[in-house]
Amino acid sequence: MNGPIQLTAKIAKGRAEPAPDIFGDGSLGRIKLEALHAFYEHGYHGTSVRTLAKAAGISVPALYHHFASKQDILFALIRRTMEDLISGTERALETSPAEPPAQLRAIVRAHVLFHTDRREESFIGNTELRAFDAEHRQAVISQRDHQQRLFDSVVDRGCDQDVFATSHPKEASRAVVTMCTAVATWYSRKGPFTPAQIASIYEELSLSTVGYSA
Amino acid sequence: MNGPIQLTAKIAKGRAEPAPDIFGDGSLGRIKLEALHAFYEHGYHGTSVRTLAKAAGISVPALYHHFASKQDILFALIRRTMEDLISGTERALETSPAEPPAQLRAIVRAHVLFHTDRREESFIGNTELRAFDAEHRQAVISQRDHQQRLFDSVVDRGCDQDVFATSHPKEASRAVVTMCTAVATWYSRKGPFTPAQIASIYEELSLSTVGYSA
Amino acid sequence: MNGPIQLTAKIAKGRAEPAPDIFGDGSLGRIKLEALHAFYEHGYHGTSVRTLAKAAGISVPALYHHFASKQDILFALIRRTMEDLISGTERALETSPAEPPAQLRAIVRAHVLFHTDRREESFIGNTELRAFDAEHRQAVISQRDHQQRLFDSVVDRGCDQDVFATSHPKEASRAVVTMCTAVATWYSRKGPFTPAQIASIYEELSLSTVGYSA
Amino acid sequence: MNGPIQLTAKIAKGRAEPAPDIFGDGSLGRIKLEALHAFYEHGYHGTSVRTLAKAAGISVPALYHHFASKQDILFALIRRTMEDLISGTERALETSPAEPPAQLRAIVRAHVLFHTDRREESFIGNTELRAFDAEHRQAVISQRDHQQRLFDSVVDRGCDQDVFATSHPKEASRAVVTMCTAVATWYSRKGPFTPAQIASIYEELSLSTVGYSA
DNA sequence: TATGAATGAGCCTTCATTCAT
DNA sequence: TATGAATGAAGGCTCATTCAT
Repeated sequence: MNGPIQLTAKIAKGRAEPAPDIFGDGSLGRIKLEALHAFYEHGYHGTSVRTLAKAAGISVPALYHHFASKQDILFALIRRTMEDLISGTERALETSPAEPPAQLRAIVRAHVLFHTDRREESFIGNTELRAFDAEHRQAVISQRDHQQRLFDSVVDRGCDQDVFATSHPKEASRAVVTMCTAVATWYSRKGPFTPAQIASIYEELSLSTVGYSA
Repeated sequence: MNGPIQLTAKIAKGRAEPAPDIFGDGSLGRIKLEALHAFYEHGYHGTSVRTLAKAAGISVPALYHHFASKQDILFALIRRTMEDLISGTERALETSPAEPPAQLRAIVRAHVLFHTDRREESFIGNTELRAFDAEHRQAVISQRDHQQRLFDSVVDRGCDQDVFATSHPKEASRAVVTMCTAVATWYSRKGPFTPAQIASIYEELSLSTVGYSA
Repeated sequence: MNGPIQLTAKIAKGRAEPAPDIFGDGSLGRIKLEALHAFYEHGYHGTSVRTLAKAAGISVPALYHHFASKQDILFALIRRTMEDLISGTERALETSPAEPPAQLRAIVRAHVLFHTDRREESFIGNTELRAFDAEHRQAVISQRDHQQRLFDSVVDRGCDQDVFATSHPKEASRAVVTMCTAVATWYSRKGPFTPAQIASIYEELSLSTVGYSA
Repeated sequence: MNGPIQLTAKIAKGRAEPAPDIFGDGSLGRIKLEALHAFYEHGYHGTSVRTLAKAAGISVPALYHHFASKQDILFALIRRTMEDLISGTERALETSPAEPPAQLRAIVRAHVLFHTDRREESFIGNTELRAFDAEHRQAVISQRDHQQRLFDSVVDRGCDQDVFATSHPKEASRAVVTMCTAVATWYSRKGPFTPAQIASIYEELSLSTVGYSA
């Protein structure tokens, strides 16, 4: 439904984003990594391109060699975040038992762990959408909707099968996603819970929210 | 515990904000109202003082006559929002039956209605905290914590009385607050639900989340 | 020769400067006094009218009630300073023996004591002339020339009478005035010399400079 | 004692001032040259960065590419002026006979010629110190003290050798420096004396001031 | 008389972006 | 490939001054 988003070219006026992934682990490149921290800390408009370049240890023109614009960096960052979130959720669905409660547990767990693991990205993805022009904003919203639908279909199936008792499946599903997403706003590595513990708690809370009685 | 926050003077260097409330309903003055829209639309750093002044129909120096700084406007806005949220929640507690389920329904309802009614303020309050210096940020966080504690105490009492079954009262309480707060991010006047309907739905969802079985 | 300078009206567009001398001792009014300190500390352009008003304990419009403009304050200040300097020098001439050495001692003493006593005014008078328009600048320069001529005539008479041996009376006279004026730039109440001691030293130095041998 | 002053880096945050010296004579670059004229004419606070940039024929950001701040321009200007004054004075000492009268003549001559040649710089150096923060002000004052000590030591030696008769060597030395410095405030290319003539006159005046009888 | 409120112009500085080298 | 240098536009804020009350 939401095929690969390919808007970069629109902004980039021809130059792709070839910044090699300098980490072996498949994570963000240096520029995006520093942009992530800076955007999280000071916001998109509160971060200057100079600051970004300095943080990444390169010159400003060098930065523009990798990204066509400041907005392009943000977009690459958020798009990738959403891609990872979605693919993680889909993988959770594929690798868990087919019963709705198990499936809900799986995607809640994935969702929560993603938001403790990558809380900065999550925060940016939810607050800096307005920095985009209409087209890019829509692209991200589509990804977000896609993620929501993954939850919706699980809750819907649970209701169809009468294992979830809520009378408002759509709203319950949204409530579940938002409460899990909000974990990113308060989670701290300092505790009192580990990500795994939080994930377990939210599995229970989510099942309660959709009206599942063990 | 959280006495009236009085930081304005700190920033304002003596000048209060005496702009007469031009609305009969006791709501925001013109400057804060326009600032609200602009901050919501483009973010704090994405909004210039010139833009703000123009939107409010005054000159830039006139704006500085009422507020000591751009940050001061944001602070006045958010502080007031939090004050209203808290006082609304407290009023809900006072005017509802003492049983935890009724109390939870009441504050969820108040919380949700506040966030449909004042979604822009809510959004700003959750995303622009980083624009503050440490002192002002802390002041807002204190208010937010206060609001959270109002929920916590209801949920705690419900658990003590064994009407709420959740094994994680603190987390359930937070989940309830965040799911209700998130309403501000998706609610639309265009439907499909009215604020009152949404409030009713969230009463149910919240009771489910804390493990209450009718 | 230099009659009373009456330029105020030019700037003042009709309003005179009626600020009553609130000190019994004939010194500066509050506004000019604070302006003196501020101009000395931060310069004319480095001092704002707001700052001035606040320092004087009045509102900005009240300040404009007493002075037609910021420049007017500076002018009133400097004009008066020069008037006092000149009248003090003239009084010194009148009350001292007619012989050139005694007369030179007298005016050097008066000049030095003035510049230790009123060092701030002196400094401003020598550095903020450029803040004036041509007319006011010329008015002050005329006063300064007048003061210089008082010295010139004493030195000239001393040379005519062969008690001063310098072959460059004009330059010697100027050197005397400037070295005495410069006292204002380094004199400190903390010592090591009292104003009276400095005056005595400069009497000797001045006599040396014009080639007087006891 | 006064090692090379190296404060620029403090202000400049890393950017040196590499603007090539566009004059063959090793003098000021374009920006500092125009700043010199403007500061002399209207004062530091009376000169805007825009004015400076326009006078130098560049854009405002280009100006900030060479100097970290407006204050930095002033500092670079004054520091260099003092360096040249000091080195000129030291060269005069080295290339003149060792006898105090000859040495005093040499440094007075150098000092006077410097102040006729570079009267604008001299004036600024004496009037705009208050535009600096404490650190930079102290740096300039140290240079000024150094220059004063060069004169002091000559006068002191003259007194020790009984060729200078003044009973106040320190004050005489200061008087000499200030009268020579003041030349910058009245010297005019239009005459009546050439710089060389003035220098000769001040050699005589200075020797008189310290009590030297040919 | 005195002042709260206002303003056009301007302040110093930084923005995102480009280009010659 | 990489960067020193540049720029038009804009940033937040303050200026000297005025006026209605």
